[in-house]
Amino acid sequence: MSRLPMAERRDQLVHAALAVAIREGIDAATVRRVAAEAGVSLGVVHYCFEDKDELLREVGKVITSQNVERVAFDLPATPDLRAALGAALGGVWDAIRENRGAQLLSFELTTTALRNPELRGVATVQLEHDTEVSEQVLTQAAEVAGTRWTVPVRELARLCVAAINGVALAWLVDEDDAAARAALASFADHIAARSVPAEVGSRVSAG
Amino acid sequence: MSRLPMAERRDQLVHAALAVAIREGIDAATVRRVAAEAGVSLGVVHYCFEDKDELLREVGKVITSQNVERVAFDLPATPDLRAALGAALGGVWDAIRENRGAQLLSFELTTTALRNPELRGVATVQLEHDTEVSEQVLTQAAEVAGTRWTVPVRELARLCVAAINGVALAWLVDEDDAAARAALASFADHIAARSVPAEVGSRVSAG
DNA sequence: GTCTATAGTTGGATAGAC
DNA sequence: GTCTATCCAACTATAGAC
Repeated sequence: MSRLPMAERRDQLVHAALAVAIREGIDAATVRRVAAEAGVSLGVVHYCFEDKDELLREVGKVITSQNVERVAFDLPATPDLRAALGAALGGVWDAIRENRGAQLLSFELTTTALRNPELRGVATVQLEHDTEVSEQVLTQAAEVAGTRWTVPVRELARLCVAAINGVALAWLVDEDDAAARAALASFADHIAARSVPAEVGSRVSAG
Repeated sequence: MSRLPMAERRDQLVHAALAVAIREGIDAATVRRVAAEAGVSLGVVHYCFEDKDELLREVGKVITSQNVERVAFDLPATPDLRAALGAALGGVWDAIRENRGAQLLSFELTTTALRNPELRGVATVQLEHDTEVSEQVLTQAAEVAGTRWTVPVRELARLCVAAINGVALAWLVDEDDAAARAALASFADHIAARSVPAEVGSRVSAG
């Protein structure tokens, strides 16, 4: 249609690819279907992207950043650490629940990336990003609650990511929302138990 | 080649499909590649299976039953529940570690099944099977340790499955074995904490 | 920058000889 | 039961007109 600058055209195509992939799976996101979704011809996609893998790499970036944005840092400023974690995980869960296709696509992208060297980075970046965000949330929650973690925050962040992914995968299969929430709440307890009240004074004041 | 009865031929083809899929991913397991792997011609596969989906359904069954067999119930007969769970998870983890391709294929099968109504059952059965086995192991461990679970075993089994899947997915991406083991050990603590000594007397003997 | 047309592969499925 | 030959659909990618 209209003549757009390359950057905008790429953005449009990436979002078209994302829409198709969320709706019908990553295998359905062919160059042809993406072109059709965006309302452009096949040649345009090949003009804007080196090849299909480059397009998928961009889709991976968008999915990853959306995962991060969804957490939205609406962490309640409560001194009750368990409540704060529960609320944070609840927020994450609501986002997953309302974006089933995106969550499934996220897993599809990971497995695809693990088989395709050209896409390997997509899986790595996604995991790293998720872990990083979890770490920030955990750190922030501890600060607000006046506690400190008894094991490295990084390890706890990994636990959170694994728990969320594991619960999400099961939920995609059995659609048991109540069980998913219960599982996340249980994991939240586990994480919260790895904290103790922070020493509010200086390090040498204990006695 | 030789003229095999249908059942054996099917078995041979399913295992050929499994080999290809483990090695190169589910998308590589085309009817043609499977036929080549088994050393038969294209027509034979179509003669033995209704269509590709039926072949993949059989692959799903085999993968699922292998997951179960791998646990092997080598649960140590120790009264230390935490140690028993740690050993069980350790065993599961060794199996996953030594079968990276199979673990990845397991996830690929799940996502594929979630997009394809013809394969939907593969995902359901796999999750159900895993949960069932976890439940049996947890029950058995509690018996040996002389404890009882304070929450429904079914819920704990779901936690185990989610934890294992989440940890396995992360490991497939970052290959950090030590972190994976640490995460599983942490989750084992969490599960073990959901137990209390069983009342050895009758139900009415409590004071 | 966008389009049509087409080359070149690959895949699922079937027909029919043996 | 097994094979070869073939059909047809869909895909990635490119060439070249506009």
